[in-house]
Amino acid sequence: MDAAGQPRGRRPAHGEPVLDRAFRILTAFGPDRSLSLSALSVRAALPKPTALRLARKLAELGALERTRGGDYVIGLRLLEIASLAPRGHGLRATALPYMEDLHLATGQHVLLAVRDGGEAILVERLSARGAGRVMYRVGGRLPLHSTGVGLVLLAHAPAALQDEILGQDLTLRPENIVRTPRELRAQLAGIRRDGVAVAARTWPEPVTSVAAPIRGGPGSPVAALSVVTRTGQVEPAVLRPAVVAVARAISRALADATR
Amino acid sequence: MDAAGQPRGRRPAHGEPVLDRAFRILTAFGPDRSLSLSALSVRAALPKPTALRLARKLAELGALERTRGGDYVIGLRLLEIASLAPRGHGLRATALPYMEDLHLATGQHVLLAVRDGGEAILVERLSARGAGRVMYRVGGRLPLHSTGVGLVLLAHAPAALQDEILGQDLTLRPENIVRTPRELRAQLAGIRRDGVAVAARTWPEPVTSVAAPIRGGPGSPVAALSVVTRTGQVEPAVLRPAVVAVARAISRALADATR
DNA sequence: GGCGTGATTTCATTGAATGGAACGAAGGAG
DNA sequence: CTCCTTCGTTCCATTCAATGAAATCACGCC
Repeated sequence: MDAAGQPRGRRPAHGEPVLDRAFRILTAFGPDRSLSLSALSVRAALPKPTALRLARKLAELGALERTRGGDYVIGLRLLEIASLAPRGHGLRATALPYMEDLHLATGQHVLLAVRDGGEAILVERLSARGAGRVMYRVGGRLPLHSTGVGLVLLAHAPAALQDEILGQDLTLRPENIVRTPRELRAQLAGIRRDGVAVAARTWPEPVTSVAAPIRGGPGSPVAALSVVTRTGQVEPAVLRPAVVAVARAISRALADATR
Repeated sequence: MDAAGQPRGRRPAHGEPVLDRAFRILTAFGPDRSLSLSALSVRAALPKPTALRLARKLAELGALERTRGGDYVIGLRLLEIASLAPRGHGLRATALPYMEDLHLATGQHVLLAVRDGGEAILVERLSARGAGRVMYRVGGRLPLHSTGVGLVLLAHAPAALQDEILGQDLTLRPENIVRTPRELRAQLAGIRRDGVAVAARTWPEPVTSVAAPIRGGPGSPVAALSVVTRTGQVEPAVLRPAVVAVARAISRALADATR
């Protein structure tokens, strides 16, 4: 009965490396942490059979897991691998005890971030109840030009990157506070001089952050530490010595660990 | 000059999916967190050009990064993706504040682990100074049959898995304490009855761990929480109510978060 | 039953992936 | 200085792993 038999597969390989596609699947996850196959294929811009094949393989490798309902979520194996990132959990392992000290002493949020290109990545966050809502989650990205840790990292970043950031839109969203590159440059100079950055936001809640650089040795900082508090709750001048002292303690511990 | 011209590439595709190879590169990292290309090609069992091509692509995607010296390390992008794992950082985000309470109240190590197949993965660890050395690191794997959290997870695991584990070598390394499947089964029954597991080790230091299950709703536990202390420092009976209470608080918070 | 949605399977087609060989650079020994 | 080894990199002919349109299966839902 197989009359003519139109060939099934008409269009073969599309011309894009497999790894790129696989990573598009992994990065398709965002605020919604579980995705159906259809959602995956849409968000990763892949044909459904391709998405299915890749998702299955990733699940087989442990990079993805399937929920009870058949949806896909990021798997534990990725956590296992990612925990070996020197600039991530490596740094975190050294810094965490000191961050806890700071957290306990101030009763406020404590943040640890590193720079990745033109953004910062939040490596660790200790949250305090009743100290305002933090906008960012661990593993998430923060802008360099509007957060305490971001400003510290930007202040010590290569000149080329600073120029690039300064050339972009510096408007503070969503408050719509416009700042000129000149103003920001002056602020960065102040941060380098003082060794501390103070940044305030009014949305979604009025919070103020005091941040200081962490150095892994001579040279530019490897990370930034900050305390975030509801504006008015604690005077920045009070937090400043604590943040600076703990940042230096972590720096010293890092230098010892590397040695 | 091009006399005969032996063809260059003689052996083409080997027959193994690219993703498997790429993952072998990622999982090649272990205690040594930075690897040279040659080391990578050896540890991932890949020809050098293949290892180079894959490593470069992974670096381009941010899964790997290159150090000053040209070596490869796990990149931050993986941390970013892994932080979306519901059973990893998702669970962690809810549990961390309660873990801190427990840490503060007891002054001991606090561990949070989930089961992954026949092993446990350490999702979070709060360390105390002077409370003995913890053998395991965040993201690392723990055996189910010899640790506090492992025993809790094993006690509530599917019967098939229990049988499998019980059929394996139950010798406690490196102490070389032999336990019969019968003994272990009795211990697991006790853990289910009491809602708590107490496990002691003598190496590398004499430590005792008290662990309790965390439930995300009705059904078997999603994680296990434990306090690890130097044996003799704190009586397990004292830790028990604290661990159980905090584990239940986390369970409730998880149920609320999922709702 | 008919219809829509989503997951899965099939399979002819082909370009992405492959790895032996060759090369350049760096370091060490003689 | 030369020889030798080690490591990273480039080259490129070969081919199989990857591909995706179409068909099929599995559920709900009206």
